[in-house]
Amino acid sequence: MKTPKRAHLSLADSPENGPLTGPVEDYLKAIYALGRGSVSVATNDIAAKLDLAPASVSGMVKRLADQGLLTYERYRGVTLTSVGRRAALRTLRRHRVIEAYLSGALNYPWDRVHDEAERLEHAASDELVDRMAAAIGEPATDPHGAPIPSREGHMDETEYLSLAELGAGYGARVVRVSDDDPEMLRYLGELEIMPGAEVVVVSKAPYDGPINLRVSGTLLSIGPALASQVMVEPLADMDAPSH
Amino acid sequence: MKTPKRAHLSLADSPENGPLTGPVEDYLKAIYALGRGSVSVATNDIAAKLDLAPASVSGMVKRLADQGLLTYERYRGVTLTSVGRRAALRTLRRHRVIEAYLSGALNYPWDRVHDEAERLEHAASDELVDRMAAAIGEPATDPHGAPIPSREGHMDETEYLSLAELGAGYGARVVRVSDDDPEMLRYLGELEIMPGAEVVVVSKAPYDGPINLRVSGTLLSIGPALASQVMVEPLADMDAPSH
DNA sequence: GAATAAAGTTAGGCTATCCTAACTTAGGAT
DNA sequence: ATCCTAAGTTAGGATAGCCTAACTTTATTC
Repeated sequence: MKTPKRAHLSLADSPENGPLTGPVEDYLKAIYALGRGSVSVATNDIAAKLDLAPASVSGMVKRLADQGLLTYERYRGVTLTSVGRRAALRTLRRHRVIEAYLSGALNYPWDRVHDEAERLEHAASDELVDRMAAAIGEPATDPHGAPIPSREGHMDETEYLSLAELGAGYGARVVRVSDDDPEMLRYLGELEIMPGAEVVVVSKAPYDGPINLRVSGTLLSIGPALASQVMVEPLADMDAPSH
Repeated sequence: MKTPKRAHLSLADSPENGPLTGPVEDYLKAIYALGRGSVSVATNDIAAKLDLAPASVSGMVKRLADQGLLTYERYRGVTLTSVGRRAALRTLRRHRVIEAYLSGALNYPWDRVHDEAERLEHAASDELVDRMAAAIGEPATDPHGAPIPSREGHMDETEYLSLAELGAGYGARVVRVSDDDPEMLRYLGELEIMPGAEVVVVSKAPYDGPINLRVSGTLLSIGPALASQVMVEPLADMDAPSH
């Protein structure tokens, strides 16, 4: 009589205690984003991320702890349990699949998929999300380059360098850009700085000055604040400093 | 200085007072469905339709009246205002476009589109709904044959005969079936009784007995309860009684 | 036209989520 | 070690929806 072990447990069967509400999913998603899943997260940071009063967060995390979604120690922050992490990844998967679908199947511009997905992620069934993913060929990332968790709850957590950290003279491929500022996305789009693009850092002005880039043949210059929102993968030397 | 009159006012610009909540949209939709838009509707009927306690409805309709979405006279029922009607039609459009899209673009079986749409209709933006409609060629009806309100708020309100009312010997084309019972839809699907199908009433047993039909060559028999859920358009005599 | 059943309402409560204002704790600087 | 600030908490309150139980109105029936 061995304890039955599930071979594959899908993200879909997380909610033992009924489905989670929209706000709860938002909290878990925010906590996951802030703590990369296992680090302890400050309640004030959650409040800032969700644009709520800190007091509201104190109240909510208590309830989430009671539901077993996270552990909470007063004045010490919050950590997701494995149940909470699964729920967060499930929401993340929905969000990113929806973004990818809107972009890939319905021609949504990449600066508008985020807000739409933000609402749909709480309403779409697992079946719908799976059908969407299948319809666009099970993409590995969303339109901003963020990895889509698998149905089983795995997600590539590779950390990348930001464009701001890349040394002058180095070439890199853009893998991901931050997705929550439509204005910025539109600007990056104009500059053709998007996942897959190759960039070369031509030079960097000191004291947080502008960074000069070459993107698909064009020279342009961006500030370090923007550059830090662009994650890149350095290219094997092909364009490394020449002396 | 003439008062500016909007030539086309789209369903999209109804919510003057911010977007409506999910429950509010559900109430308006239910009231519209029960009152065909202008007739007075009993609060208990709303309660039954939404599966709520009658007392809850009394409370809610008061708030909806305050918001100008309907008029309410105690003990006398409720009537949508034009603002309320527009909001209801907007939700109806969303619901039916989503159903049509799920069926047409994502291969959803017709017995499962309703529940999914029921949740998505509150979360989808107008832009999304319009893109979905465009993607499947601006269909006039949802998968169950229900007419889709136009972006401007017009909807075909033709009333049809039900299959139960059709006399023996008459032929008809199915235009629409009731959409909220998945079980029933699956059964109707098996029988190939779906919008577009041609049926002939071969005979009807008296005292609410079974109705014998010919559908695409096959003979079958259904009860009057089921037949009353199938709306048809009689065909020009081609199969009328022969004597 | 009075009795009653059916329909509908009010009263009082509950939960989830949010807020502001006032208080407490933790942790670094003196 | 003490003090202060930033971080975080509790207290108290609001709103939207929902419920049950008890009451009132309308409409029907004799």
